[in-house]
Parts: sequence; C-alpha cells; structure tokens
Amino acid sequence: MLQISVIRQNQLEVIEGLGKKNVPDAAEKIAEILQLDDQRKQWRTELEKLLTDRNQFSDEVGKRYKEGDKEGAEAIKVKVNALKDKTAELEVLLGNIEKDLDGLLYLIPNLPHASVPPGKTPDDNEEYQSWTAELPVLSEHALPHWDLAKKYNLFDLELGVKITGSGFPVYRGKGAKLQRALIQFFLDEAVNAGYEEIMPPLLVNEASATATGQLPDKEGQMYYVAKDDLYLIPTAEVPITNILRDVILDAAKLPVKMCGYTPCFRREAGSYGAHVRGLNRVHQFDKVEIVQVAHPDQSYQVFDQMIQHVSQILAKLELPYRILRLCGGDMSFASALTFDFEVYSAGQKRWLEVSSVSNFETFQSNRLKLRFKDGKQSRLAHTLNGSALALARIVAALLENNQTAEGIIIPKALIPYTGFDRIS
RNA sequence: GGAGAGGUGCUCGAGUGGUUGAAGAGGCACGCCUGGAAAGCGUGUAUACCUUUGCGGGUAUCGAGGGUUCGAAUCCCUCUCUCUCCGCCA
Repeated sequence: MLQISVIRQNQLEVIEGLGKKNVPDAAEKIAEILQLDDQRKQWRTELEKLLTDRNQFSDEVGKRYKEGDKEGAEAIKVKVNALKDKTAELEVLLGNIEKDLDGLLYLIPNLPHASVPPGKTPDDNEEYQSWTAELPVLSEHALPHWDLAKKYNLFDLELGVKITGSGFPVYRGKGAKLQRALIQFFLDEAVNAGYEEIMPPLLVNEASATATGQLPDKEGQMYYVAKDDLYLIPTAEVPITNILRDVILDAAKLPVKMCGYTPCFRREAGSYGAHVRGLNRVHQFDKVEIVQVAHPDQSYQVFDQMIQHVSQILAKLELPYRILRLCGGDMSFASALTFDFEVYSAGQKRWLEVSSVSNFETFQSNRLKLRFKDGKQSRLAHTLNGSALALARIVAALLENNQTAEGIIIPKALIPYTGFDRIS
C-alpha cells in the first residue's frame, strides 16, 4: 500500500496518478484518508500524554511503598484509576480509526510510473516493442492447439473435467514431457542469470497473501482452503516475495534475485468462449517466476534486465513476440509499471499473453515491511517480478506455430530437455 | 491426533510483579593503542509511531491476542510456533 507520508507530501501527484488508474473519486478518497490520519495523530498524542502520566504515577506508587508511605501510595492509585478510563476510551477510538484508515489504504492501488499511458482497456496498451519480422503463416489445414493435442495425445481437458473440473488439463505422454522440459529450461535460464532457485510452499497464509497485494483486492481469484485458512497460490510471486517479509537487508546484498517454479491456481470465474479454449485460460498452469528486490535508485535498470531476460528466452524458443506497456486501466492493483509479453499463436491467429513483468516500487515492500539499511536509516526496497515464463500459452503457441505435415517441430534450444526433436 | 517442555535483542543467555528496552557473554562498527596485526582498553550497536525547526522528549513492542494489577518479560486465559516421546503416515 501507499505510505501516508508520501500521500501527504504529494497530494496532487497522488490524485493525478490514481486518476490514471481510473480510481473514481480519488481526490475525495485522499482527503478522507488525510483527515482520518490527522484525527489519528491527535488522539495518539493525547493518549501518549496520558500514558506518560500513568507510568510516572505508577513509579511513584512503587517508591511510596518502599518508603512506607502507604497512604500516599493509595492516593496516587486513585488518580491512576481515573486516568485509566480516559486511556481506555482513547484506545478504542484509536483502534477503530487505525482500522478504518488501513481499510481505506488497502483499497488504494499503486501509483503508475510517469511513462504509463492513460487508458481503460487492453486496447489502450502501448506497443513498446513490436514484431518486425514476418509472422508465421500456416497452411489451410493448420489446427489450433486443442485439436493438435487430440491428434498427438498431448493433453486432455475432458479428462481434467472428470477428475477435477473444467480448466484443469491432464498432460500426457510427450505433452507431459514437454511441460517438464519447458520448466527445466526456464529454471536453467533463470539460474544462469543469477537467480537463486526457490521451491516454495503452494499454499500461503493470509498475512502472505495480503503482503503481496492479492488480499483484499483479488480475494475472489484465489482458491481458499477454509478449514486451515490457507490460500492456493495464484503465482510463485506470493511465497517467494514473502521470504523477505519483515526483513531488513544489508544494502550491499541488493539486488536479491530469486526464481521458482510452481503450479499456479486461479479461479478466473465467468469466462467462456473461443478465446478461452484449450490452454488459453486454465485454472491450473505451470510457471517459472523471477523476483528481484532492488535499491530504489536501480529498480528501473533491474526492470530492463528482466525484460531482456524474458526476451532472450522467447528468442531461444523461436517464438514471435511483442512487448506491451500496459495502460493505467489494464495494470494490476499493486504495480507501478508493467510490460506484458505476447506471443503469436498462428493456429488461432492471435497474440497470447505469456509474461508480465512489473515494478511495484515500494507498494509491496510497505506491506511486507521489506527494508534495507541505507547508512543508519532503513528504507523500503523496491520489489519486481516477472513470469519467465508461464507455460500453458507457450505450449499453445509452440504447438500451433511449429506444426508441419511431419509433426510438431521442437525448437533447438529445447531438444536437450525434451529428448525428442518432433512430436509425430 | 495424545502427553510433556519451551518461545527474551544480530547470536547465546540471565531475569517469577516496581528506574529492566531488558544483566552478562559473543558478534559487529567506530575510536585509542600498534610499524602492521592480534591482544588490550573505551564507545556504540532494535523497530514502529507521536512530538520537536533542531538537540531532544515520549509511547508501544521480551511468539500473538486478551485479562488481573497503581504497575507485567514476570501472574491468569486463548491462540500459535518449536523441541522431545507416543500414534498415524509418503
């Protein structure tokens, strides 16, 4: 969440930024927050004064007893008891106002970076890097990946329905091997780029989901295990970033680079139709995530690095891709800047989102209490993450783009991982 | 799941109601000493918030939350986590 001190010092910029993210009534909301905060401060000051008195009186009681002045002590006790009513009252008021204030702050999204274009829908996203070479053109007999899957027995969605429900693919044979190969390939790429590999829990508690911003904003998107009060992770970002919750890092340790493979679980309620067919949108998919924690002065350099990293992987997979700079309306709640990667899926003649790289600046670290020592001072670090990469749609594009009369050709870079060079 | 023992600062560890935000030791930082180093000596070494132009002052925090009390790291309750033994188990 945003820091109150930042909101206070930059009211106009904050309101303007929230406007770009299409937050309705931003000015009113900020005014309300600041007003609550003023009240909070006033009550806190009052309370602390009373507590100071109470502490002093209590010390005095102890001294009187030691000196044998029992009557004096009793007299002071009466005074303290009078104070206690007032402090109890103020404590309730303060507790409530702090809760209200937090509630409001949790609903305020991060401010967009200056370079973020205005806009409301994906149509307003800006093409940051387009695909200049020719797009693959397939023969008339080319199939979408869901038909290829049937033809070569690679994954089975109906079977997933039987076992679990819609949106839970069952990969099999070479389809399963291809999944494993991609995961391994992506992990190797990340580790070679200096990321520490993490294998985290797939369920997280409420504190973790809140710290990275999924709660309360995206509560309905996560699978929830009520009996144990745990959430299935929608991305490895959640457990991995939370490794550093409540941590104060040595500045020399920045940037911290971590990566991890996990399945991702998303409820994605209420979507039907051709554009979500096959692997285009599923409830469970595999993804390798890269996470960095950076010094605020360097986080945009780190961001560029991450963009390069993802670009390289796509190039090695020989997939046509483009990079979009998301507009204010299409960005996630917690992000300050997001670039999406889309690959071209020739069987469907569509661009599919396969990666999203974001800089959250201090939005997550404020909730996480993730700081670093800048001399004697501790400051909030910047957090960034990106998919490198999400599998399901990569698989869709690979199958479709590489289909030939002789089968599906595996890109060279992947062959060492799959152990086969074509699916036929 | 059952029984027991515990959770104190960067680490170890003392502390069962009153100048204890916390002894002592270690680590670390800085200074003195030294040709340099070690040893030795000295100083410093949590976080958040409120207040103050600043120096500073204050409040809270000894797993978490509540209670008792003039006063709680210390007493009581609930929760949680760790360890040991038993049970179950990939």
